Amino acid sequence: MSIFQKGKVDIVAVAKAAKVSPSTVSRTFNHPDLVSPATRKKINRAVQRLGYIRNRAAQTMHGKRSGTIGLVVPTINHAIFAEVIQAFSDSIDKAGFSLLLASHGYDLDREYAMVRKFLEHRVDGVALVGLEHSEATARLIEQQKIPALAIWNYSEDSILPCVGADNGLAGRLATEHLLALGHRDIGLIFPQTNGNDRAQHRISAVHAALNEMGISVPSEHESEAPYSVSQAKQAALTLLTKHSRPTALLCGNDVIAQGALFAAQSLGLKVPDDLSIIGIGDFKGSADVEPGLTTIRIPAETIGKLAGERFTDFITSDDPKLFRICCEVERVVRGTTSPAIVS
Amino acid sequence: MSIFQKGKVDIVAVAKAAKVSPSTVSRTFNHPDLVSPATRKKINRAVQRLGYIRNRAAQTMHGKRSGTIGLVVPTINHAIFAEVIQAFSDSIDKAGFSLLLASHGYDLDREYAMVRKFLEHRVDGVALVGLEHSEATARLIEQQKIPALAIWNYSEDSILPCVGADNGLAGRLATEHLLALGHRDIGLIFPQTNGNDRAQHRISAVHAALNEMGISVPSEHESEAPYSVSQAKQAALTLLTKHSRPTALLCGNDVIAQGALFAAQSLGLKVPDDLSIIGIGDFKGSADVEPGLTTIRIPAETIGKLAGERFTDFITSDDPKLFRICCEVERVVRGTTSPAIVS
DNA sequence: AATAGTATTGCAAATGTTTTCATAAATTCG
DNA sequence: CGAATTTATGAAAACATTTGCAATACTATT
Repeated sequence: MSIFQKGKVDIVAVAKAAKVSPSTVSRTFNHPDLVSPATRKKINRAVQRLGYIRNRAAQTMHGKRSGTIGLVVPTINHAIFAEVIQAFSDSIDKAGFSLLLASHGYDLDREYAMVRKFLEHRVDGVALVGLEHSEATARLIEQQKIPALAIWNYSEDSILPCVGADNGLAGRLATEHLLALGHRDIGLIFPQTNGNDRAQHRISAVHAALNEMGISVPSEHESEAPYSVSQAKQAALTLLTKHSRPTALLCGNDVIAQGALFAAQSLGLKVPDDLSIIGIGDFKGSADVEPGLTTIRIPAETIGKLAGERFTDFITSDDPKLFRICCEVERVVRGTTSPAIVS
Repeated sequence: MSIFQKGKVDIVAVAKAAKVSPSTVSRTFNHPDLVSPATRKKINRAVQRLGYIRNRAAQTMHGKRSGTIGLVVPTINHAIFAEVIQAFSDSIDKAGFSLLLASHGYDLDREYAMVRKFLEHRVDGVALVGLEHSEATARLIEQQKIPALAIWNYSEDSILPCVGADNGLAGRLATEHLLALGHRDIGLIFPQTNGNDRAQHRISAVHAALNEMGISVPSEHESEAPYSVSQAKQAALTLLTKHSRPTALLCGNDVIAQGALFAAQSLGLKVPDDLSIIGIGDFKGSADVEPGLTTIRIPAETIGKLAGERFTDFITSDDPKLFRICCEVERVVRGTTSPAIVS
């Protein structure tokens, strides 16, 4: 009983209780095969009795891994990333790691600060979203030789290992789908590309694909909205009430597309008859709106899961090999797109 | 230069570079006022030059706080919790803490495992969702004397400090709203209440309120669906295609309500004319669907923010006082409810 | 039965900090 | 100007582990 009051249950308390040396207790945890079954049992009983919990801080000080991985995302509160975080978390948990999570709100200076903070905690690796980061962040990672991973984007020449999708391709596929349906007057709603290379890649690809067809988007049909249903709805509302209306809307992601869909509905427009809408992402819920959202699927869950698996492998390997994984994007045709009416 | 190769930049390397003792370096960080501006400058320059980053693992070993707080949620991938996580994360970040995050998928045994894992990392506190936890978890918290917090639920006699809302009240308000509109034939779609005391409180309150009016829900108008738009849509679809249809649907939360809304729309039912729908939660996006979802607002962001603030105060205080904070729920009337047609 | 080998355990050093105590230097005051 | 403070710094112990090395006990071999 008296042992409990102390609250100081450490490895030597366990050793004392089991009448062995601290070394042996430590070994029972780290190299069970080196200690005889009999003493192991004694020790486990003592551990049980005292409610001992291993101290990873002390372990970490010995150059052992801390067992944590830091993940820095632009924002948590978003279908987009929530799904990746969940999958990543589950995946690294399976490998025995814990997740340190932080968000930076699309501010790359804050991203730097978060990475630094994680470094103080001696994370075994940092995962970042996207391939665009501040000079300082890159230097920090380089200098500290901390395993780092880029999630969400794929690039064949990325410096960091990466697990993601080709956002440019996603943009192109979306465009081609609308073009194939005969749309020539296409409106665009995208977020700011500042500090968001995913959006950047998508929109450049869209413009490229459009250019190839000799189509350019009048500036009044191009609008900016953050990843927020309500704000996107607003943006769509103003875009759709201009004198000339596009026949289709290509949206930076599914959240924006949903906003656009609701805007159209509240204006009494029939989707897809009066207006086609396509998104990018295929978030949870995109299949369920009425009508179902046509979109380019980016497999968030797969990306998160794979990222977790490969990254923990990378970290625990004694000869880590840079890897780059490209997850396929895929066109998902549902109810929000239909052929353009020939005029 | 040669210093960099080593990779071992610790406090004594800094001390050497600045030609002072390690103690002084440590003091520059922890009690800057105790060291002369001149040496402070020298040390900071050395820190800069060597790229030194403090080692919290070593600090933690000294009984200093680890600077981490563990948050265990049922699931991350959910409007419901993503918002709380975001606010909580931002809030504790402001106080200098980092977030360790894990999810258990509504499995209280996994919750226990996660708390244990966090304890190994010597978190300064654990925050859990809800007030219902396994015996083992309660014992662990009690035994290890780790500051713990219950988020999302409020109860005036909770053992743990809590920051949340009165879920029972939310259920009652939703019910009363429908009753006031004249609805007597009310359908219910709720998630399993197993390991989910939020849902449990809500549905009992709903039944209580209904009973007071002498109304009971026929079992064919009561359905179970998880917090998933698509699965809720399915459930609503089958519920709404029975011979007799309720005039209103009361849903366990907004995700379910959205599913129900889409189900109604895909059946060609006019909401709210043919069917009223009310949710609970008021998640991001609930305002933006067409028509806007009537719901009982549970202020997730406020809860997360307040929880973070109060919990970090609690942890850093030298005389922590148990606290219980009840955040107001509020009826938000939008477009999915209207008076029942008098028959 | 002596030797060599193997399995099990303990000792002590090391890990990167913080902090108490002691010491030295600088400042104030009569 | 010397004593009394005050300020600035360093030495060393402490924190909770892990691990290389040494010691012991046991087993197998000849």
